[in-house]
Amino acid sequence: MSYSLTSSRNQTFISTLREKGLRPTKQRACVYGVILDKRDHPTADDIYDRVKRHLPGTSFATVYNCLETLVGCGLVRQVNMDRSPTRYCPNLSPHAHFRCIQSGKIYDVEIDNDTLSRMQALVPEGFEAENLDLSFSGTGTPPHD
Amino acid sequence: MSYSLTSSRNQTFISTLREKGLRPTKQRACVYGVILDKRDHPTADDIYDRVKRHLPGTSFATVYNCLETLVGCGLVRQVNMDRSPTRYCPNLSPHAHFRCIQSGKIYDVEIDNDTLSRMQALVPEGFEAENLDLSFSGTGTPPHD
DNA sequence: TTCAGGAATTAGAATAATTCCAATTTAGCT
DNA sequence: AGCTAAATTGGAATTATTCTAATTCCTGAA
Repeated sequence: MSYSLTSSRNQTFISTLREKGLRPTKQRACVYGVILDKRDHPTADDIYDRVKRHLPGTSFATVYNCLETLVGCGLVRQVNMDRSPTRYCPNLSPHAHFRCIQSGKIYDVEIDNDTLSRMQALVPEGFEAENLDLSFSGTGTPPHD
Repeated sequence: MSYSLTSSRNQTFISTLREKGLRPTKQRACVYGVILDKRDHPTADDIYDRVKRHLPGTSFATVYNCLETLVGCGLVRQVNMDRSPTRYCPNLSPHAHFRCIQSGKIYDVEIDNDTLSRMQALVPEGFEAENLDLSFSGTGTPPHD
């Protein structure tokens, strides 16, 4: 019983891949789906476990391949904090990450446009930034936890 | 012929370690020294090579141990960008990093106090950030290169 | 100054995340 | 249906880093 994306997700998924001349395979759809379903910054390992429940034959290599493809298309974002395993995030708006040292959990932190443009302005003359990453680590839990 | 720190560096080095009840060994001094001598964001590997020239018997484990100690004391900073090997930086002032995708070089980018406090203000209620990391990647070379 | 005991270092094995590889399967076109 | 390039697969390989157990080195007390 293979994974199905909701039709709106499926539209985005298919058209984004097609634009780049890539094939919307069931493995890619599934990887994309499990990240969107549970917006919890999973690792490749977590994603592998979830994907296996839908497509048992899936290999680790495929999960990594799919993730690379999805990141390349801009459908998901990569989150690297220190040396810990890469995590994946479906929130595409400009945001920072906060990692709780105690629980290991990662939270999205909104960045307002003003602060964002100030940060971008730090980049010196002659450099062109394609990417900006802001992350915090410390302690704390949100009220709704 | 073991490595010698200049006397001002040596003072900082010895007193910082002593404050934490740690021993200022020749390996630690050497690791600290080679990072300060060539402020180029070396990896543990680079540092290992340089340290070996002064103290040929040094092992990899020692380099890692020393780096951990120095980072723990606040004498050097760790720089992690994406999944690439950890780099070490003797610049202790608040600053961001820019990595050139083409050359792989890392440059320090100053952060003014105003922008710094704005970034800190992003951290939501209930969270306490101990660390802030800002990094950019893209293309460009500074004029003096 | 010597000696005990903890701290630091060492070589090499182990681990963890990720990437590579060569063989097979699949999707999309004709 | 059949062709071809793209995607997937399992397993081996790689890379950075950490662990381990044995040895060596400081440092402070006697």
